[in-house]
Amino acid sequence: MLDETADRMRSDGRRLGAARRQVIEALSARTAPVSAEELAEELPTIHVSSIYRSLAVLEEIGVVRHVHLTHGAALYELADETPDSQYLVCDVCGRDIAAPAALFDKLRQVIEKDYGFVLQGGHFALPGHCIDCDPASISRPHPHAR
Amino acid sequence: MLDETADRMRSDGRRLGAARRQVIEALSARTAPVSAEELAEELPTIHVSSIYRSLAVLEEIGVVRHVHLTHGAALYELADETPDSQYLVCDVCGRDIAAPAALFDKLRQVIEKDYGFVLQGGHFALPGHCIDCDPASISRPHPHAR
DNA sequence: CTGCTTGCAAATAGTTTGCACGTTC
DNA sequence: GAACGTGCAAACTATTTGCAAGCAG
Repeated sequence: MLDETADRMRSDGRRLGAARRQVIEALSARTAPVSAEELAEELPTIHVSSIYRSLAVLEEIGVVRHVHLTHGAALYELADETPDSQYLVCDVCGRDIAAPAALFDKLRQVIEKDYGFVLQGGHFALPGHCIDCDPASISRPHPHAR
Repeated sequence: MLDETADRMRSDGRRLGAARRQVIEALSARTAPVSAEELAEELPTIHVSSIYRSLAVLEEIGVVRHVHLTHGAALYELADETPDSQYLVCDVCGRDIAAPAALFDKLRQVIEKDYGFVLQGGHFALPGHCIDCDPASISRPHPHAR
């Protein structure tokens, strides 16, 4: 993973410095997406701006992708993790579910046919609530409403 | 519209100051959602922080809602406008389409049945691209990818 | 040893908050 | 006139950028 990526980058005129290497390693160890801030805490010798820059190039070459689960920070993960998933996030309890993108295939076809628009799902979580969570119990405007 | 809202607020222990009134009027005159910043430019005597505060209370009482079309500023509209629409935004040309939420009814049923999750669509635009727009032509990481 | 990478500080965008003053009811 | 609303300045969160020094190839 690290090695292939390293080669990819070199043949692209790029180098593999400490920040990029450690970011890849940290992401490899994760099962759930992480924010840049969390990565920075986990990698105290790497400056957060370098984390952002590393994530940016890794995303550019397709090794990393990011998703937005809430209004807060973007969350990053290796692109090969949870391939083609669409997150659902509960406004009430905050739980997130990674649903297979295939669920949306029919909808995509309809939208493509009726609107001439090709959905590119997965990037933003879809808000909603668990059946057992009472949406009326949202005290302050819930995170997704901000 | 203004009057009913005013009554709603008074019976709620709230008052109708200049900011709230002008924000409602400005939104009434719009057909498309606006950012707080744009409202502030349109209402030079109202401070942008008051615009945010006004929008917040109006949203709390259900008069206003906001959507996220891009990674940038949130956009606000009267809650009764474009009822139950789901925006689609093209990553390439930026065009947005307001699709009827009913399009998603089937998907909602499936997700509710299979995942015990009730979709609450419409709040975030769905990214994708127009059939005629070439997604490969996105030079920099497109706005929705940030 | 060339120039891509990184650290640091500062800038940015969008939004929120504390406080004192103004206005509504 | 008491309490809520508003203006202003400052804080804040998430992220980006300029610059000089560091390190990879």
